[in-house]
Amino acid sequence: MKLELIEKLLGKNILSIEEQKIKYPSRNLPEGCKVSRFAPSPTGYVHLGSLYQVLISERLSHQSNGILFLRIEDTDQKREIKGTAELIPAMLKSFDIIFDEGPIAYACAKDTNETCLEEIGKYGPYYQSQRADIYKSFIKYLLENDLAYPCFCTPGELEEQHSFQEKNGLRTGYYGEFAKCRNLSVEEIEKKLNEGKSFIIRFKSQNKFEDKVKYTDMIRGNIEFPGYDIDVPILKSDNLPTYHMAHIVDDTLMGTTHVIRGAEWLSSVPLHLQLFKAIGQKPPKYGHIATIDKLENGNRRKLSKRKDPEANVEYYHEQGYPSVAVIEYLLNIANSNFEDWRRTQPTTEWREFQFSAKKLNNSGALFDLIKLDSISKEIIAQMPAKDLFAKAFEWSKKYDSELFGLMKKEPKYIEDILNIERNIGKNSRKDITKYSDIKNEIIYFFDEYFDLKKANVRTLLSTFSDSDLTGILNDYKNIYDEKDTQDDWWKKIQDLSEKYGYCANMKLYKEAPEKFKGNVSDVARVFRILLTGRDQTPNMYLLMKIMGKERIIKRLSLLD
RNA sequence: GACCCCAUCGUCUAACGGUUAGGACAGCGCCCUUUCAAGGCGCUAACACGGGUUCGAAUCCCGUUGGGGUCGCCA
Repeated sequence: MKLELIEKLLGKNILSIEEQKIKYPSRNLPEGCKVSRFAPSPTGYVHLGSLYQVLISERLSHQSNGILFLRIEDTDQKREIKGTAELIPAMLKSFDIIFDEGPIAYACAKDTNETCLEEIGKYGPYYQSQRADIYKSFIKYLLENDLAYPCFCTPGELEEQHSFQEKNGLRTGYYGEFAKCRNLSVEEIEKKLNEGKSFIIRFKSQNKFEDKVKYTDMIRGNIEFPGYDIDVPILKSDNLPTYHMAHIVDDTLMGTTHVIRGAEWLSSVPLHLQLFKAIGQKPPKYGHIATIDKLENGNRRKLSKRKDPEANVEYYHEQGYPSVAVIEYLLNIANSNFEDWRRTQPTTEWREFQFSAKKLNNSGALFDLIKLDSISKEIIAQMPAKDLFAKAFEWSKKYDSELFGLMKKEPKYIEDILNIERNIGKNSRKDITKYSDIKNEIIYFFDEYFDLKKANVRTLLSTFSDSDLTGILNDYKNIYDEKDTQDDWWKKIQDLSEKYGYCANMKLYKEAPEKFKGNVSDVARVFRILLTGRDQTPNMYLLMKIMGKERIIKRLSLLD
């Protein structure tokens, strides 16, 4: 096609591909460095599947000392939800996914929380809507080389053709005899243009359906498709490119070597390969990952933005999961040997794990909240109390004002509580799955929330006679000593038990329970109930040390 | 409908022609234990089906079934 006509279609002063390539020179990274990207369209929140995808890209690129960049695919202005693109980098940062390039909110200073929407990187703009001229360079090239053409078919006509094809059992799409504008003469094109008709640009496919397209996926291996003979739109009537065009142009100029994307793109591979060939560029390697599914009525389906709150990654923040728990869960789905590694390396950072694209499974995983819980519990159990406190503090600031108030008022007290049976290796307590569980674990330590009723206590401890109960309590108030070791402390409770006819030795008791009023466990329970209002608590000795004698005496005096 | 992908315990998966089909989560049981939470030990539980190929198949091939995806001026 002649330049004059091309300019009528695309406008004047369009740079050539060569000129664009001078502006965006190749990266010249050392051998083996992978360049990957996350390229979401700004249509709302970040999906768990997106996090999974970007995590894999992140590992592949950074593990190879390569580059991970963010690109916003905002070529569909109808679907775009304004303002959501800007949320993406911060949300991913909250999961410790750090981009090297792109419109990155924390660009100014990686280690602060300051936001700054400036772009970093020499391959921008990183918003596709700002790259219209760049795409035109490539479309111009295609038009020049008879690999693209304007199409004046109206949406109505296309719809009609589509239903005709369906009715007659034909493949749907703009191909072969159905590609009506494919062979328009220059005169016809000019005539329609002069009439002011709206048009799009279509790629002129060089394939035949009978052809075989072979390609090797990073994850799925060899795949063979029939030839892709449909003349797809590459430039829409709003002058923005379609995904397909934008993809091949951007990933060419931005030097992407590895594309990780959802399996829904698998069937577009023949098209993309063809487009790369048409512009004379080498395609990147593709890895098509499976979706994260959910079971509904016995069938699998993708985690859905609408129906499933857990599809939104923000959900995990709200619930109080450590973000690293979510990452490790996803890592586990991606490379199931991760958990074996984790067992041998309980405290090493997840990035140290040797990630492998080959181990990615190509069937979809069912999302398993229970497994996430288990991972999360393990991670929280490994945190020093100080760190747990700090994380929970940040969490509560945003999601639980009551807890936040307490943490602010008595940080040391709460940290001590959190430290009960912590840092004792694999035997550490594992009763906190997420930060939101903490309130329940600490609340009874605070007098303002501790509201035990006399009558309730009597009911809970109904096996004790009133005189025994008051006797035990009064005695204990006199003998409790904060300086006691755990053994001393236990000995006192045993002695007290004996004094009131409760067996101090469990074995002995089990042999002949009828000889006693009860056992030491019953007596310990008296203190547990009075001091905590609960039947189940962590280690009472440690708990009491933290409560302090004054508070203990006060609580033990409830029945006075 | 056409094309493509997928198929091992309830779940995530290991196995790369020869294993009593392994692990983790969940479940169950026992032990430990002043209550929990843990921890220790153990148990239940899977190769979708049918044909081949082979001395030998979860593994390779073909088919069936089931599930998923794609077939837009959406990405």
